[in-house]
Amino acid sequence: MSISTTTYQQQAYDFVKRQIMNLGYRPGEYITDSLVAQALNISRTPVREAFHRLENEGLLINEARRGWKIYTLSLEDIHEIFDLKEVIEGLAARQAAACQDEQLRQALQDALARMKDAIAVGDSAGWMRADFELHDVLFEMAGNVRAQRIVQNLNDQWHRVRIGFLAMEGRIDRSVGEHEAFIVCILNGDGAGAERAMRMHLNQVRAELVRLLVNVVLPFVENGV
Amino acid sequence: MSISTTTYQQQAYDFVKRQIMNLGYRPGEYITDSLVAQALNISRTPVREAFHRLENEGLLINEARRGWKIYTLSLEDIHEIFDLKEVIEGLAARQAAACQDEQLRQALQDALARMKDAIAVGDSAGWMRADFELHDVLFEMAGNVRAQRIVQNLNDQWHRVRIGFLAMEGRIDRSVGEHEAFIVCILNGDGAGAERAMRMHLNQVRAELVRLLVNVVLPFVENGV
DNA sequence: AGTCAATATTTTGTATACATAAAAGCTTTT
DNA sequence: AAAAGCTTTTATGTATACAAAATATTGACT
Repeated sequence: MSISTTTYQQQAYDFVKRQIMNLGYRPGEYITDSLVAQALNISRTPVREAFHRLENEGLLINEARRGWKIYTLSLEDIHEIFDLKEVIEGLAARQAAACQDEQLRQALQDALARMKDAIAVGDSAGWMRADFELHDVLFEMAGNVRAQRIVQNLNDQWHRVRIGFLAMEGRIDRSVGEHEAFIVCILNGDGAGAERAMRMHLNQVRAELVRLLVNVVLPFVENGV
Repeated sequence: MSISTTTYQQQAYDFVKRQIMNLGYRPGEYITDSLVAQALNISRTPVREAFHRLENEGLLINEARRGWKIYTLSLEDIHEIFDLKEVIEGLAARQAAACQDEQLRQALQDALARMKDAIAVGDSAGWMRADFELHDVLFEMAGNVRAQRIVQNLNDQWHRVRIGFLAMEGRIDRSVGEHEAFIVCILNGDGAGAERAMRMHLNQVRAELVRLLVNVVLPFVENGV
């Protein structure tokens, strides 16, 4: 068995996580280690190790002696997630405003510029890439790896609905102003303003997301997504 | 092989976590799945599954093809942890103030009373139990299970120094007032006040903890705890 | 004695084997 | 035809086996 740069355990983890996030595995569905192992042409052992990690991240649920279930998100979960995002990303924005690293400050501006460019040409995939990078840079400026990991995990949890969310009429266009608001504060060293702007931005996202779920998505499924 | 109520995987997880938290396994030390398996009289498979969970929680680090290392906490880690605790527990306190459940409100008061009783008789173990319960009730009132899980994990990470911390001259006595402050706000339905009091409390804890680490603990170890 | 090379040992990562429990399928009975 | 009981199958949880890589140990040589 060849030892590659990444372990099979890691490959299984990435694969299953991706499947969950892209709805390849649907909420409420049961998956088995044997099937995943078969799909990846590996044994059950590394797959099971990956399952246990994903359970710890809240993407899978292990029902004793029954199997592994894809977690189903409720509306309350969305509120929990955004309550936490609001305070944690607010903190990160405030901390980022204290960052003096010129390279990172430049990278933040660059990411914003790329977001605007992507919108100008209607490239939503490019916009999403820029958005990811912008948030990465922000957390690096804040210098808080735990906050980054936690928010990453929270985002993984609602990623399923993100695609549909971004497709909402005008959502991306509106978001530019919100992003610009906290970025300006960060670059001006205005921590309190950055925190406030970030929280407003996330509340905007939450409000529109909840509207989408309540009106469009949830009516067509049983208990959640 | 008898199937007990808890799986061997869970037993291994609990065991290793406990060892790390109580310094049975020291920061920086390497542990092997075989040794843990031997100690628990089980095979390596469930132990490895537990290791992967603990890595995800930040208590273990897997160094590729080298082994599993007990994470070493730095002073920056302590600040990261308390930055996050401050905003997340602040949020929880604010949300708890909106709770109307009379049973939970009573349970909160009871826990505070038990804390005071424990202090009166100098029972520090009893105080710690009451403290745990108080925070459990608070999160239940807040109704935010993700926040509870995250804070639980953050607390697990610095638990190693908690014992020494509580032994600090007068720390427990001072903490009563701090606890009482946010509890009164919560019971009065004053969310903003509860959040403020909680953050002040945690900043107090952080300040004293950092003082302890900088002056007493860190001078005697290499890079962290 | 000290250094380097070669061998032995340990440990990690993965595969396979197996027992038990749950689920599915098949009789048999009413 | 529906229900109850038995059998077969599947899947989970764990143990064991094995190959590759890293570490430790031995021994030769200077």
